[in-house]
Amino acid sequence: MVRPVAVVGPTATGKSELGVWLARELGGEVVNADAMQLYRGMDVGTAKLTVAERQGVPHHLLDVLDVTETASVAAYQREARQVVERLLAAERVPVVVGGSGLYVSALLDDLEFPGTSPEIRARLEAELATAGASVLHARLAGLDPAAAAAILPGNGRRVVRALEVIELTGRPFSATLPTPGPARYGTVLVGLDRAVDDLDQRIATRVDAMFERGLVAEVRRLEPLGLREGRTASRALGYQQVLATPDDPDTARAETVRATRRFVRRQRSWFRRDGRVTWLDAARQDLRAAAAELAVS
RNA sequence: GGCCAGGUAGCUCAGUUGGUACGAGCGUCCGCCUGAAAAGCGGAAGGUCGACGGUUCGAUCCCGUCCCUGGCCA
Repeated sequence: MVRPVAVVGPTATGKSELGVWLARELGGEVVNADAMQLYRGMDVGTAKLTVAERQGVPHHLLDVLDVTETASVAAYQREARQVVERLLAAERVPVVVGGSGLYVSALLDDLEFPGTSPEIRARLEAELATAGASVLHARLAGLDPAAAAAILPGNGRRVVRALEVIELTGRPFSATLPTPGPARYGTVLVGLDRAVDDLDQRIATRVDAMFERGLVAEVRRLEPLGLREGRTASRALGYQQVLATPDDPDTARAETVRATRRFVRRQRSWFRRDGRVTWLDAARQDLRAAAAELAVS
């Protein structure tokens, strides 16, 4: 009986490398759960493993979007579940690797995304731009008090989405995440983390390396393909900063380090509350063995 | 050595014409998160206002001395 293992946790802890090792060890394949590694051509800045580093292990849901396409959790959920189910049917261990908490949750929890409508969305977003978030929030309070109570008035993005769902489905918007039950497919969740100073150091080193390996050139290559206009791709750490100050790599690099640390904090607070995760210090010597043991336990 | 500018939150800096520092941005810590999630949103902590002395009912703000930093001159 094969079951998946998910390697989660903050960025720059070493999830990808561990994922490859686990896949080889367990006879599995990697399923990406990282929103930005979905993009074709975004390699250096997303710290995507090179083909050589993948050591022959098949990686799924990597390089599946153009930078102009908007990433979507719902689409990810459909595709990732398909991949996982196909692997399970073939008795291959799905090794889910990634730091996008909502994506992992969409794959492993019972989240249902109620659809979307570009027209409604566009209209609400236009309204958000002119009227402001609090006006929309007030309307939400009338239509769906529970959602309004859960969504802070300043959070225009979520208010818009809530109103979109209500208009589209005629039903209230679930504004709170379900408390995680047993993970789908019996997935084992392994969390990787490191001491704050250690991780800060790794982030600084890694960002430096990205710039040395040509992150700026990568952005220049992607720009004519529409990176700047890409709704999600243009926001990726590193890319966002280079786009902001194309002629000032030093500033872009410093900003990227800063933003990455902020991101790590959000990732920690996301995964921290998931009681299913067994945490491992990525710096421990027997990390691989410990992870493998969890995976087969 | 002389002249000038400056020493206020961890950092960069506002500000107070003498009466409990409205401080801001960044950083730090904490929380939220259902079709943009490497996104989006919220909360908290943190200052003997360079040191000492003087004037004053009262000084971060006035006066003096000293220390430190930067610049200019010698």
